[in-house]
Amino acid sequence: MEKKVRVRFAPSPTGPLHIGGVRTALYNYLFAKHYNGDFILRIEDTDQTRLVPGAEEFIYDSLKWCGFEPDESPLHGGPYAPYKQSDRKPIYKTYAEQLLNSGKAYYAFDTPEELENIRKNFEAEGKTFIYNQETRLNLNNSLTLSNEEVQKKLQNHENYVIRLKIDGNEDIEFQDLIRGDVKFNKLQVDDKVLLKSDGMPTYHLANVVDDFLMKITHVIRGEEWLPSTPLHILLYQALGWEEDMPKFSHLPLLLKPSGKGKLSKRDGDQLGFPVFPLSWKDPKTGEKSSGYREEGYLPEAFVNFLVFQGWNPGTEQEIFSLQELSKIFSLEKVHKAGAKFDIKKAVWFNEHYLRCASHERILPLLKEELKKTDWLVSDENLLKAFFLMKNRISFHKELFTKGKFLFQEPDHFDWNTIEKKFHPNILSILTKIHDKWSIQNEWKSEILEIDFKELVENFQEKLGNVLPLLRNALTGESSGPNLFEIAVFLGKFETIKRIFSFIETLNQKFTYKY
RNA sequence: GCUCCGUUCGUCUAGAGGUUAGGACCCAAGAUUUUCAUUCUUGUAACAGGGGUUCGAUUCCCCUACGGAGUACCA
Repeated sequence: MEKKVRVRFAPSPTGPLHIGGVRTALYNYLFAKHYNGDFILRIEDTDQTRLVPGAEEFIYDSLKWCGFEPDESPLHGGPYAPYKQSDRKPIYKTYAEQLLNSGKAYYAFDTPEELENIRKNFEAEGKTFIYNQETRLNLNNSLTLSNEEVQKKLQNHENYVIRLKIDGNEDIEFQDLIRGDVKFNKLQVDDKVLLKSDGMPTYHLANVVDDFLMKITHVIRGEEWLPSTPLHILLYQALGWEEDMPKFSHLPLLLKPSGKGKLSKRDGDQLGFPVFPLSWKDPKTGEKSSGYREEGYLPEAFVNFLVFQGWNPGTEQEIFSLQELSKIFSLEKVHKAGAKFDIKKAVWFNEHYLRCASHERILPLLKEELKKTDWLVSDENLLKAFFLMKNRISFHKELFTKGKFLFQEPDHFDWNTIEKKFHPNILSILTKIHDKWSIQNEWKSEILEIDFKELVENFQEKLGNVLPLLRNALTGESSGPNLFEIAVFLGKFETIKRIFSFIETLNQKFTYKY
């Protein structure tokens, strides 16, 4: 029987989860769901010095917003709990000792400063220092020290790390589900630190141990891990878990729009688009970064956009729900090369989802935005306003900026256009329409349109000369949604009021000229 | 430097020896629209370069160039 597919997303809470991480989570989620498998969230907080308060929360909130609920996580629990590596500390030590006892690992007492010095010296000679079978015999470790010396150091509580002992010069080959055959030579793999001097494991040990214990079948992670995969394989072998080794897949990176380097946290708002799913305030510096959610992206648009950065279905369909994606997602369709990030497509996706949004979908979001204003608008009117504006906005919150005139009298006019079109005749037409509409009891857009067109015809004016003025009266703009529908939305009282005050304004501005 | 990975329109990508190299975004033009937007139609635009292999290479191999990643007691 095939093993049940189990994948994990294993971020470390050293800062806000960024968009590349979200995509990794997305691909993991889709892969798991495609095979009816489990999607596990594991928090990799083994570097106690880099923990950032709030970062872990941020991960939960981000996944939730995107709609990738983990089957198991520190929050959800699960059969292999705990899911936070700092809570698993003793486990790693056991396995590190197992390796020590079987001669597959050794103690090393070199201090970070000593190693740094050696690295510098090597660099000065144009060489790279690697702590491996070629150099370790000149260093301070249990392979070079006598047993008594080692015991003494341990008893004195001298700082030590445990390193994996790698011997031989064979190639380590493996099948990457995205990249195909990949091989590295053992000589290039260094005797990596497994257990740090603070007793915490490094990523490599913790990762392998947890993936094994949590019965992970597929490791889907960023390309930055490709070079350390041979080390992980060696670790599986050293621990005797080769049979249960997961399959590896390395995702292409998300690159800066310039293509120079991977999209990083620092790019943030400098480039004019968010790199985080949610907004984030740095607890140390207080620096704020924008998020897709706060910018007004709908999560379904964000996810749909993101899935295409490095993957495609092989068909020409582009609009997919998360559920549809999980049906058709496959790792073979993941591109190998990094994708330069282009926000324009994301905006397009948002516009698309906005235009298709149902009342139920959009109303809560609109109400949330409405709270930021001091306008009182009924749900019904909010929706009416949205449907009036939705074809000309990219984000729902723009309803309250680009469609401001729907909720309050215009606070500005497009004088450029007004001055071009203005003519005393037009003032008369505006006055007439004001009078006519004042006694119009059937307040429907078709009727209002007929009223207006008749008047314009009587004056032998062109529609295009008068309409922009009337539009300015109602909206302060020279273009926008159907004007008569706007009038209906505003209601008779408000419409007439705005026309009246616009006539006053025009009178004040132009009387001296004529 | 060394190791590994990669390279199709400006961008995201389809393509898995024989295609007028397809789609989407962007941009431009036209139609519709009182305007703007939407929608529809059309257009511009790509196989990094050089060698092989082959009757035939975007597709397979090699080299070069370019790009990326890794090279920590960080993940």
